Amino acid sequence: MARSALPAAPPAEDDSGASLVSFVVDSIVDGVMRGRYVPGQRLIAADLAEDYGVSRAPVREALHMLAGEGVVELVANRGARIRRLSVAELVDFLEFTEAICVLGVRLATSRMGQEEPRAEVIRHYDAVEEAWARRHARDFVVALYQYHIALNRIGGNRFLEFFYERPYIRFYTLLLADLVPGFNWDKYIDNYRLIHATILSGDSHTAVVHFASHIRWVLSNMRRSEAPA
Amino acid sequence: MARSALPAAPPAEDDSGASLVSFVVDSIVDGVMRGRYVPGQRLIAADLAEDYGVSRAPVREALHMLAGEGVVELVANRGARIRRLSVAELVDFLEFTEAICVLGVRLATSRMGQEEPRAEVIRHYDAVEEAWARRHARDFVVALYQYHIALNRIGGNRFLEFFYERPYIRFYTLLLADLVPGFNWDKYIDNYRLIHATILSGDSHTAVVHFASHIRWVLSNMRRSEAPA
DNA sequence: TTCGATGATTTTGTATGCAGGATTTGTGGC
DNA sequence: GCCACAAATCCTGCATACAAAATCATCGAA
Repeated sequence: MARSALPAAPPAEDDSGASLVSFVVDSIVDGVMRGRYVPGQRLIAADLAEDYGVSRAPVREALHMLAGEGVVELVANRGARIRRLSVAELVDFLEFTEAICVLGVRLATSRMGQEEPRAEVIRHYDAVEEAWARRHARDFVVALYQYHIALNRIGGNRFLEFFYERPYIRFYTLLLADLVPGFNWDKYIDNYRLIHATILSGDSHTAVVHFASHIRWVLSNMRRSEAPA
Repeated sequence: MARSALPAAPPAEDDSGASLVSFVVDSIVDGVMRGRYVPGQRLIAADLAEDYGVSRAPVREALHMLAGEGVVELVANRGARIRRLSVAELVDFLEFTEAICVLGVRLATSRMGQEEPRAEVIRHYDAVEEAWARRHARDFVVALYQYHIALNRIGGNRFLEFFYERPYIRFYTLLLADLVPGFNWDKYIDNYRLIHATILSGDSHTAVVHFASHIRWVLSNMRRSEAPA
């Protein structure tokens, strides 16, 4: 599958109102998402400051914010690097998100009787299929992420929505995409077709069962691939 | 129930190795936990800097880290305040943590055959009963929090452990304690006695059912108390 | 009195300087 | 050639300076 890697956005001209810190945070997150910054990569404040045309102060504040988010790890007197996760940690993360997404799936499914939520879910799912048709791994994972975002928003639990949109969730989700090279993606999308259909049917219980079953299948594949690596 | 409110720790003398940023972060989190800083309270960088005997730079970095954690909210050109959550948001949060803790309960219960995990769970539960006996709301909630921390650690999912120890989880959990004044705490502890016994029995499924049932009871009480407020 | 304008004060946001701990580079011994 | 060690460099962490924005206080008019 293909992979995009564009340069980050320009240093911004006159977006007064937004602070430099948030600009730098967004830029770094964007860089991570685009693969410009990879896990374990060291982030040198002075370099970032020059790259983004700001001083080191807002860069340091941005790095601390991202450290709070869990995207960056800070070591005393050794600065910042993009957080690196082992396969084992990603397995744990996936097991964790299963619990989260199950809640989202359950809440959203119970609202499929209403017109607008239903249309929104369908719209987001179409984007998943579209990315799948293009065989673009990153876009596919991002579209699936957006699909779950939509489910969570529709579900109506604000904390769930807040949590799932945090950068480190996006980041870890993306890392999952780069994992398990020989993965059976055909079965993956088939699972989601079933899940999506069940969600639309409004049957919360079955939707959760299908979703949990899918995650368990992914987990078993990841655990298998863990041993050789 | 009683409530503690001690001043924060002294500005530290020679704890070289730990950065001032982490000192300030810990101090603020500690202040939140002790009730020195309350939700909505404005945090003025210069004041904090003076209080803790440091300059504004590490304070600002600490505030950004806490903003990333979700303990503090930053508004452009208006600085930082302790994040304030509505009852509705706390309801959502509790519904969310149910999903998380269910995972922890399930994983930990399946390890109750082993000696050390079992002893640790019992030890942490004893602390819960001890705080209950003292009728100290905050200590009680903190002990319950520590109990769940132990369950999560024993469960073996590192991400779950990592997540549940984040300051904002501690913070929101504490906010729950201040909620619902006329709460039926007797039923609350009774529920936990049952949950704890079931966890020790090693029956994952029943433990999860009891725990979920407890949370649903809490949620229904919170939702009821929501209307008048 | 109440409202709004205006200036003083506070506070934030950013840049910069510098000491000290890492890291790298260079050098000599084995 | 390879490792130990020392010097040079780099980088971080913290303090400080200053401009711009927000807040507050004062005052005058409706």
